[in-house]
Amino acid sequence: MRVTETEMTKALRDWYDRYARTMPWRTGPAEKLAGTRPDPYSVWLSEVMLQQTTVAAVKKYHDRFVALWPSVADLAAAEDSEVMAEWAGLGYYARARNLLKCARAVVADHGGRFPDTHDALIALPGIGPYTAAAIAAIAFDRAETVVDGNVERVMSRLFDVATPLPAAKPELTAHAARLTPRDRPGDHAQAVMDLGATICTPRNPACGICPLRDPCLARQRGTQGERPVKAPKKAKPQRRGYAYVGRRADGAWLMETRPDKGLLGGMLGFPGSDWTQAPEPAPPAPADWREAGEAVHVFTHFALTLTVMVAELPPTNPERGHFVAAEAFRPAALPTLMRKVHDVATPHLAVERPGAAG
DNA sequence: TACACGTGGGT
DNA sequence: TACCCAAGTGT
Repeated sequence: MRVTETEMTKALRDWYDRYARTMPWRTGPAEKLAGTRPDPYSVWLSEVMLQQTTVAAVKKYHDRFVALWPSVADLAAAEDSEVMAEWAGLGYYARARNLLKCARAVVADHGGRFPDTHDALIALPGIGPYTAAAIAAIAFDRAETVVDGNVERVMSRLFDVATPLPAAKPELTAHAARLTPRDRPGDHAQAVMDLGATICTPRNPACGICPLRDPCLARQRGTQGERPVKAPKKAKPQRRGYAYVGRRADGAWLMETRPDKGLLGGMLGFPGSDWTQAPEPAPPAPADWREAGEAVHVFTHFALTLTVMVAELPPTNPERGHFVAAEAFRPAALPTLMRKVHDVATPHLAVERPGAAG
């Protein structure tokens, strides 16, 4: 018995109606029944945060952003540094810079309302093919085909596609497009992604309880563990460098706002070397610098070990960076690498906390 | 097309 | 432990 595309789509939708995950940016059953669409601002925020990022990590950040900035106009009016500080720890900081650009473009060019078409959405900063389709489908219920890593995996198994990614992408997109219904395309998009996240997982997929187990070609052929096929990864180079953590007698920290381009762009950090060959660089201020330890961190494409130098600094202006008052300094506003540097340095710094007795 | 771009959790 | 991976985008 052949299972048609329409039947696959229906099986998936029925499954989603029973097992859809609850998310802060999704509407609940009662709102859905009343025909309420999700807030495009909330959907956009979640989709940008979800780019290469787990749902568990995103929930906290999404809710915090919505609480601080309830509308796209509020976000557009925010200080860059505040938004970057709130994004700290989530990674891929270009997303935060583009988030602000996008918010300001929505206010300046679209009257503060998100456009509801794929073409208008993809023209905005930080919105690519996936996110444009996702917002159009989820927020505006347009019949767009959403293709993320989940969809690629589900399609590669459902149709047993042996072509390696990323070359297989057009083929997988075509399969996904044929399954996209005119009715409730937003729910369909989220259904495929939920299926990929909870049933059709990368390892040990739960084929026994999958709504698509009958038509799934990989399941029939036993190849589900080999799908999708991916290009081999490259080895990670090891890099080294230095970071300088200096404090003034009043507790102020010597910090540097990193340039917008490049790694950790736009984020607050400690001055240091570039992370290439790493001869010990000139310190950012003259002082009695001493070694406190090492901070180890692994990025997507290289591993980094920073030698952490510490010193108490004179009140004179530094050659690099600027002082951040102790009261304004929050380790949580730093990218994770810099928070590790901070944690290595702190026990070695003999600066009294402002206001501390003695 | 290929690479730069973060981070934390799972196995 | 070491590797894999997550609702990708920009260049």
